Amino acid sequence: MTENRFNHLKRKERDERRRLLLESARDLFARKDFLKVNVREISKAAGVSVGTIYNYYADLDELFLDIFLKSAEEITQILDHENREEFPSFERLCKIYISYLNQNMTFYQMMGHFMLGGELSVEPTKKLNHIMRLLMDRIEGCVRAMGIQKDTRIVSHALFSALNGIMISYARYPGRNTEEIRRHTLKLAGIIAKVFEEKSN
Amino acid sequence: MTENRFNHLKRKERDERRRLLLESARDLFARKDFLKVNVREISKAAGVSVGTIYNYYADLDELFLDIFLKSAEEITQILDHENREEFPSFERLCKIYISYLNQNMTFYQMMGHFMLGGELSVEPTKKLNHIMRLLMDRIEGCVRAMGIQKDTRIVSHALFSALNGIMISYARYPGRNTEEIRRHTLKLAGIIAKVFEEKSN
Amino acid sequence: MTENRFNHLKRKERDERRRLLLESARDLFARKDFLKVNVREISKAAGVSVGTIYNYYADLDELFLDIFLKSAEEITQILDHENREEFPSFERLCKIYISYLNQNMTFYQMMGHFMLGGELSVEPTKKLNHIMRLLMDRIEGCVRAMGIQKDTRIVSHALFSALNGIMISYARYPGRNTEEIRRHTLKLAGIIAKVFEEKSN
Amino acid sequence: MTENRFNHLKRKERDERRRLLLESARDLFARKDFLKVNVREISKAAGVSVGTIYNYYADLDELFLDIFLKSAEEITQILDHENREEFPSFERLCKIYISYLNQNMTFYQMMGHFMLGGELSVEPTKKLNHIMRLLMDRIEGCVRAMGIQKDTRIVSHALFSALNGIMISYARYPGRNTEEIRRHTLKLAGIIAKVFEEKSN
DNA sequence: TATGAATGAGCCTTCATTCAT
DNA sequence: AATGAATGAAGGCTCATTCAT
Repeated sequence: MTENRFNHLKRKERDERRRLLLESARDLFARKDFLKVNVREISKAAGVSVGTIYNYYADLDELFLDIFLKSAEEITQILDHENREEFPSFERLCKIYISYLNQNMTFYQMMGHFMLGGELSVEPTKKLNHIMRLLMDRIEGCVRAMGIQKDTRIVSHALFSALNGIMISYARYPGRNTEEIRRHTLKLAGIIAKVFEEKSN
Repeated sequence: MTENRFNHLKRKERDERRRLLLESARDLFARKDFLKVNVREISKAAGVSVGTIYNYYADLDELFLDIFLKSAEEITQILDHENREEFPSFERLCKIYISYLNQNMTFYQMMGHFMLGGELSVEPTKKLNHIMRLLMDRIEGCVRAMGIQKDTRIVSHALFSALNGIMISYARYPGRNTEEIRRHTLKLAGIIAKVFEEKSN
Repeated sequence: MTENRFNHLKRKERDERRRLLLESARDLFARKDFLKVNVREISKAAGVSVGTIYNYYADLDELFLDIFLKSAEEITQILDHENREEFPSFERLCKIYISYLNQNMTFYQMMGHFMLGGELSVEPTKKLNHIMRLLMDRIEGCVRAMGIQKDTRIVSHALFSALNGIMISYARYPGRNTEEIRRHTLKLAGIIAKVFEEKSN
Repeated sequence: MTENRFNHLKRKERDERRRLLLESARDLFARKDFLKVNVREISKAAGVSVGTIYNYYADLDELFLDIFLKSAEEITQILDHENREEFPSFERLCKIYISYLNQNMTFYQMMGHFMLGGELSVEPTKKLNHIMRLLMDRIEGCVRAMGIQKDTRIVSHALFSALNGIMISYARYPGRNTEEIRRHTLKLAGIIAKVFEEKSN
């Protein structure tokens, strides 16, 4: 019993330290392309030693995944907040999502990393699937709220895909600055929203 | 005159050798994630020495870009062939594109590489923009043929984005095999096609 | 306070390890032309891994420079020791310097490396200038002690140059063995000493 | 007989082509540090193919040596020209030599290359020794003309060494520009001249 | 003789991960 | 649990030299 409590406390502490680590890394990645960052920089940003990172994460990919999951969770929460009274329109949903992505390069960069090259093992895959399902639930909520009744899950996938595609296709369009990219991607988000809306009528 | 012809021949030979190199690399990348391949493997696959690679490409990124451009060109040609008599429907366009991507992971992997992390210099950027414009022209052709009259260019961007997004979001969905992925991505392509079609009515 | 002391200790340890690395490299260079040695050999000679070298030096040139500086310092100390009671005669100064150079090929080899081809950045250049000034101070001391009163600094430069020139001109005279070279260079040192002495009268 | 003449002609032609090669390389090295130049650049500068270089020189070091010898010969000729009526003073000799070196970095750079690291084989060594002896003869001429009667050969060596040393010690003094270096090295040359002159009185 | 594409050993450097303290 | 020095495989790239044409 005592030991359980003790363990419980220890786990809480551990989770808290892990969270701190995660947040420092996120801050760092907001300033610097995560693929060009190395462990030493991460540890320095977190104010801990390199070894400590490995006390909390088996390897860097696990940390990356955690950051990705954190972002997915964050978006989910943002959508939940929007949903409080009624589901947002596609227009609003798309703009919220694309705005978030414009401010969090890391999210779609990591999506790229895991989807295009990463090889997750079983446990991480489960976590990933779980969180993605939660996010998809919110999107599906909107889809339903928009009056679509058939194939709502797969339509949600399509909508989600389309939005991600905007970023991968135009987030770094050579020759455009951050503001121009924001505007262009939001415009595209608007179009995606509109075509999905028209379907629902 | 003579010299011109001679140079012309030499350049043709060189282009031909470059093409052979390119094709070997493409074949290799069809079997193995291009980010996990190193120069030595590429040279072995091409049956040349490491140094030879650098006789044709300044660095690996230049080779990668060339492969990407080649694929973009190939898709453009496929669409041109389709267009011969009349422009394909969205349905057909989307399925052709997604089918191609399913058979050429490298294309969207490299799109990810260049869009999410790459830093192209001026000349490569120009080549990239040029070829993408050609591809976009074909898509815009379909968009117009479908009866959309306003904002055809940006709608084309949106359609293109949406399709790319399908791959980045689901091409490696953990736990699914190649065939399942093909089916799922084609399904999503179908939905994208439909929502864009409905817009055009 | 505690942390200061701790840091102090750690820095001392680090300095000590750096010194060990330096000494192994010097030993190696005594046996083998430093330009024909590669990192792996250096690391092997030091009994550490390649990576460790880069924990202490940003690149090989930094290590080379450190070795050069170390030698300059050593000569300075030898001269200081000589100066204890009175400044050595030119004869003695020249012979000491040339003897040292005969036993430390690396010193003038590196002088050649940095002076004829190297491109030092700001910080290294400062360190180099500082140590050379210290060495020159000793030479100038002798120059003054020999009764020369005017232009002592530039005369010191001339003397220093002349001695270095002996080595670059005859240290590897083809067809002569180590002993013959030692004797010849010392003889030349004697002449340089004599002509500078005569000036001082 | 005929063949002899033919061979003779061919040899002359060959020598002429070799000379052309040599001159292009010298021009190139006047603009760019010879240690940072590669064969391709040399061949391009000469307007021939890489392979052609190897038709005239067994390896690059042979070419380098030839350039060095050429410079030594040139200096010898300059001194001969000066000597036409009477031997130049030390002052003049030293300034001529240092001026030449200031305008021909390559000469002392290559001296450094061969003396500090190079490993010449027998034949090249002979050529090197021969040309250096010719140069030394001129210097010795001056030494004698200045009234020195004993040890004239070794005094010449010492003088020669001292001058070379000026360049290796100060030719690239960090933070000084070309003109400052020219002035400083000439000043040092003046001092060397003076101390040797005083000896001769 | 001239060519220049091909060669491939060899180089320096990086960096995720480990492990003794 | 925290540390951070040590590790060493791995990687991209260079370039003098060769040799088939």
